[in-house]
Amino acid sequence: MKTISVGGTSGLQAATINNVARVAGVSTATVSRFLRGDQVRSADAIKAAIDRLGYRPTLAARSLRSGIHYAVAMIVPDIVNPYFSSLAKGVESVFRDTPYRVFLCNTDEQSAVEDAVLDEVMHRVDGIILAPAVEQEDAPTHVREQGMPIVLVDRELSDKSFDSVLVDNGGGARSAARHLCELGHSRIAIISGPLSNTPGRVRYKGFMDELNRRGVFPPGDFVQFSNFKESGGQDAMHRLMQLADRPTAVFCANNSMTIGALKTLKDLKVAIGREISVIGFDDLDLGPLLDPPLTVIDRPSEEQGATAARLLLRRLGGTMDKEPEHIVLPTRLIVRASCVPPPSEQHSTGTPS
Amino acid sequence: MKTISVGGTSGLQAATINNVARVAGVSTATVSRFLRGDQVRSADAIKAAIDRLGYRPTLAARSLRSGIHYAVAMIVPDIVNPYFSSLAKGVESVFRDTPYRVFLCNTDEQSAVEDAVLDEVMHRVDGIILAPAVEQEDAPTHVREQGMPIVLVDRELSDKSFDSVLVDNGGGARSAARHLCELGHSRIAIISGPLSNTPGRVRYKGFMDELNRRGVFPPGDFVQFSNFKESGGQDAMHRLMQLADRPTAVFCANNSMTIGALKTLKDLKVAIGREISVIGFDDLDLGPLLDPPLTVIDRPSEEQGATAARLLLRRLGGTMDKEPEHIVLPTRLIVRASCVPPPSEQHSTGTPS
DNA sequence: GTGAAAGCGCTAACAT
DNA sequence: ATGTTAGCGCTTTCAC
Repeated sequence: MKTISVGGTSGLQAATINNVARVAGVSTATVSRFLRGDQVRSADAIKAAIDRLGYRPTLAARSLRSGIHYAVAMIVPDIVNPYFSSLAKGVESVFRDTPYRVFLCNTDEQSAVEDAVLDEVMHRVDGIILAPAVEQEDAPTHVREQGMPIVLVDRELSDKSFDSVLVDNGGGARSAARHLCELGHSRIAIISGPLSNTPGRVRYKGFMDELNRRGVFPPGDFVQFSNFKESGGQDAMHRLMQLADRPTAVFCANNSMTIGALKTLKDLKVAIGREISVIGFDDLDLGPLLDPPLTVIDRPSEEQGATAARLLLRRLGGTMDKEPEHIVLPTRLIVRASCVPPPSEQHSTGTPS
Repeated sequence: MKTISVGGTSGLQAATINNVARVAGVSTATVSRFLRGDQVRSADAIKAAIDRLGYRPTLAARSLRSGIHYAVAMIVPDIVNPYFSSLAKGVESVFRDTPYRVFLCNTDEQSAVEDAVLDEVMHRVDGIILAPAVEQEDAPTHVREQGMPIVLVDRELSDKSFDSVLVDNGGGARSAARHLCELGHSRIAIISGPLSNTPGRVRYKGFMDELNRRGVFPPGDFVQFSNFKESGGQDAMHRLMQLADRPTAVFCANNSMTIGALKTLKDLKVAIGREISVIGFDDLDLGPLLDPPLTVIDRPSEEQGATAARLLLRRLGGTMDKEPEHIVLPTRLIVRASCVPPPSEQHSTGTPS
């Protein structure tokens, strides 16, 4: 009868199912059944024994037997980006009420790290929520072949067999374009993300489509492709401001680039609102505090995380054969004051108020 | 000879140490030794077998044998707060190069959640990095009694037997006070956090001490205690602005309250810089973009996380008996433009430039 | 409804 | 340097 010194009323036995069984005067099988929720005659005695020993099932033993880890991984490119930390919060909050715990994996936007993490974590989790750093198709497919449930977030892959939770990037970008046009702008520029990934591509396309639909066709100079990073936004805005004919309005396709763009504008002492209108994709927590407050397309990131978590939970519940779900959450235009009608000069193509 | 359908060149055996041993023509013990790094004659054969089977040790089995989980938990009050997400990034980056993975646990500032999480997670991790939501002493002590290594971050407890990584809150607050005094302010207010926790108490004390040392004694009205939250900062600043004799400078003791305070100022159309100087504790990522750019006390949050992770790693390496370390990282005054000399009227107590 | 016993994959004696 | 074996704590047949 092995004992262990646990801070209780007295020297207690080690908290194993065996000892619980012994104390309750039944077999381990019965305790196991009780734990699983089966009907058991000696339920009371078992309950008492569990309490007395402070018994908690040993996860490792369970895992070894069952192959279930009661853990999931959330893989994000940059946890410091408010979008991803909100996402993380949503994910975490859903799993808090389940036996699953969440590994946080930060890839620093490096797909090599992502691959390594994916490979490592595959062997110790039951499912993965993945916000891919780069959209290479191979890795996740490879992982899922092993039967690992994956929910894609933020970015999708051509392989539609994964569950995914996206936001309506196209709609958001279109409403940004619409807003600018309706204010009377026609010299409209975009600082776009890379076309190689979903948000970059879809936002670009949505924005341009809506512009074109309204008869606005930005010159090549007005279309700046960048990398979704602050420095990229900074550079792109620089290029825009060096143009002989500057745009009167700029759409920045994500939060980091928006920050960079705003920094450039500040450096160059270009007055937002008066000289140039700016609209960003993703709200900034200090957006309302900027001068002028920033008009943005907002997306429900925390809800997105929670939704992804629920989707994954469904798979973990054993529903591996169900059709993949592709959920798209709506975005929302938040009108503040950084977008105003263009300074009255040449412009007429749009729909002036 | 059980087989499993893994996407390889052919039907492969299950990736267990047993099969590796069989393929290599040795015993499992030898493989185990090889895995541990022991000198082994048949190293090459084993290596080959491992490759061929795509063998990876089953963590659950290892855990069951060894009691090691190769997991740690990072418990934070609010992952969306940039301070904590930076912290998380630092922690994660250190553990990435180790066999340990990091559970992210968000407590939403609720100590009940924290207790529950601590209790749950205790049974499945080897160590904990804890940024306590509230400084109740019981929980962690209780946990550590079980022999669980804990590293405290951001807040300390009276029980000094835990490792901890703090920043020099007192020094930071003092340098804020000094900065304000040196600019010539004497009507100085503080929006303080609760005195019930370390950062709240130490920042308050540091700030007031330095003020007093310089002959500045703010009236009671100028000392607003709040809750470290945005809404709290907002309310506190409201109270300050309702005063007949307003302060000419305000110190906000953390990032969230600073944001709230700035919102109030914006609502009330109080011109920062001209009418009132503001200095915050914690940098804001958009701080430089505000108008005027915000002067702040910055602290190295990512480094703090990394340091905590290294401390924990040391304990995990088996050094449970070593003396606890209490590391204090320096803060840094970042002078931007939100603090300027007071509007020229009554003031003389300070040390005008 | 219950118990006995096998075995998940691994490591650490213990022997050789 | 290597093999044999017991056993970590749990779940699950299989018999009763």
